[in-house]
Amino acid sequence: MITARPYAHLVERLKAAKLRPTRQRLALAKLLFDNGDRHITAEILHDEVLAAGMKVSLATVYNSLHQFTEAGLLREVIVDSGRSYFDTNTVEHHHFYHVEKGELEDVPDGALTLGDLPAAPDGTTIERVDVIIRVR
Amino acid sequence: MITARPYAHLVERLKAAKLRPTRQRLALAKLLFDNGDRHITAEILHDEVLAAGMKVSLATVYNSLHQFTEAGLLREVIVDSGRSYFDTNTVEHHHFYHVEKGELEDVPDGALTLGDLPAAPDGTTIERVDVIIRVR
DNA sequence: ATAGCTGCAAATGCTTTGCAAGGCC
DNA sequence: GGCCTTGCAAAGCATTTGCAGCTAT
Repeated sequence: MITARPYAHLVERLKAAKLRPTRQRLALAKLLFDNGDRHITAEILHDEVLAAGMKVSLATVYNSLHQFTEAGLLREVIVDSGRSYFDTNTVEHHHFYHVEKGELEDVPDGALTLGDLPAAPDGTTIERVDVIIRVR
Repeated sequence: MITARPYAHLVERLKAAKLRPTRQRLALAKLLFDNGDRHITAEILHDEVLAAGMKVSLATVYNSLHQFTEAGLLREVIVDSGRSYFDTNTVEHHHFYHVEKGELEDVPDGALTLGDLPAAPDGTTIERVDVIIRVR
């Protein structure tokens, strides 16, 4: 059924994340990781996987996106209350968010420098810093 | 019914924003603007207004928050896909987001300096820049 | 064999909307 | 009076969950 391209690296990647390389997860991983850096929503990924002729339910897309995120294979980016974006680039970096198109784009590496961070409020630790540049 | 404190400044503020100073909008404005800088969700504001003994429907809270935001009296801050926060401080500034408590806090003025911003992608203009420091 | 996955459909949580009744100027 | 607002309940969306059946190891 799925044989045109090597899945071996994806199988390895999933195994390394302690996730069984099921047909559905492989199909999603292929779309996510074999196409360069991507910023994608659950719904779009679902459309893509269906368009590719594979049957994966939307619930499984959501489950997989969260499992991949927990495993460190994806990063969730929050720019819109209402839907979640997932970024295949897991290195810390920042984003342009095109408000009208609803599209995310990476800020080129080194194009934005964050000076010293402020001290976190008492009793807290910084977990992550996101810079969102909203453009129109 | 509502007489303990002056509402005159709130009435003026709403009129200046071309919003009729109705009983509901005044009640919400009082909670929002007479208590220093606040970061609040629709649901919490609704609880507060009920606790203050006034009847305002949740739909009206949502409508009012958006009208205030459009009028520039509030700023919407997006840190959580799932709910919206509104900030009574409309000057550009940044936030700590306490992930577990679901609470927003201002980054003290001047504590974070953003260097030069990158150029916006072709054909776009920067509308707003947000820095969210997620803490735990 | 069995622990883990998937898919469906129902449930959830927040937010928006339609529309009749009410209130401000 | 006339137009703007409000409130309710229903609808809307994106997302999550429960659970029976399936599958990778």
